[in-house]
Amino acid sequence: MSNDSTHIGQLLARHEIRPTKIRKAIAGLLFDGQDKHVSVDDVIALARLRDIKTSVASVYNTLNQFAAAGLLRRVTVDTGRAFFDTNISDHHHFYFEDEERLEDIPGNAIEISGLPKLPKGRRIKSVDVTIRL
Amino acid sequence: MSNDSTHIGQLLARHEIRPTKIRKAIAGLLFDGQDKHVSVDDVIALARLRDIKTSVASVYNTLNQFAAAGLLRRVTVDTGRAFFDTNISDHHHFYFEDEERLEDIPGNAIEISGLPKLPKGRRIKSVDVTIRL
DNA sequence: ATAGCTGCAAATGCTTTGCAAGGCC
DNA sequence: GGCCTTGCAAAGCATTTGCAGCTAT
Repeated sequence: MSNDSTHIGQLLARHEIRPTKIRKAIAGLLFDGQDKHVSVDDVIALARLRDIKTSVASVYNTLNQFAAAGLLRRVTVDTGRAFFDTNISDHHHFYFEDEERLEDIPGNAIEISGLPKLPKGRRIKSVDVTIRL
Repeated sequence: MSNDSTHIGQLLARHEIRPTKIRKAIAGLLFDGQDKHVSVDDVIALARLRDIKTSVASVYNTLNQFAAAGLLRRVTVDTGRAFFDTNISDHHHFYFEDEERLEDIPGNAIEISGLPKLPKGRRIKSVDVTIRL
């Protein structure tokens, strides 16, 4: 059994991200065992709640790095703001337009069949399904 | 058989949009029988090619009105820029990330099954599938 | 005359970038 | 010491808004 900070350290190490203070702090906010969909502002607010001093730029830097490293998944539902999903397994989303909020679609409920032939020399990077409500 | 401008006039009328000069001009650019995925800049460029004098604000206004009226479908694949699809029938998209370009997935190739139960009191506004390449 | 439309410029919101100061091995 | 990181402020984009002048009825 490992405690939180060990767990976070290993997580960053596994993805070859240097475990700096801010990165560990933000990773600690995000990877607490609960799946989350956060915007940059959400992270700033969370950080403030826990008295983590940081800056807008650093939050952007960190989230972008985490996403590039595959630790977070960037979810695009709207121009204007980006969401980051702490659940990186293959799954899809409900998007509540009036609340500008994402929610995972439970389990592997959705099946997609009849994927078309791809244009030559292309391969699928991802299949994103968003159900707008 | 109706000529182009009649056709455009009827299209706007059917969607209860006042057929002003600019709106007819932009509708003429978009609804020429070819399905298109355009950004605001694309429309401005198209307009310039045909010597249609207009402004950024009017293009935004017009595209937003068309989308609100159901004449265009707004497609979100990326934060940063919006695309408008002239094909409003039920269909899905390939997104070529390196070219920032959309393409319709032919026919009704894709089938989605196992749609999950919706949260209480909600109904589906749309189901958007994007295959990123 | 009146109501609505257009287009300029300014404002807004999110995100990125430049860079100086600071922290860590 | 040297390299990476941090955070401030400024810059960068896409989009929206305020508003004065124009247009068409």
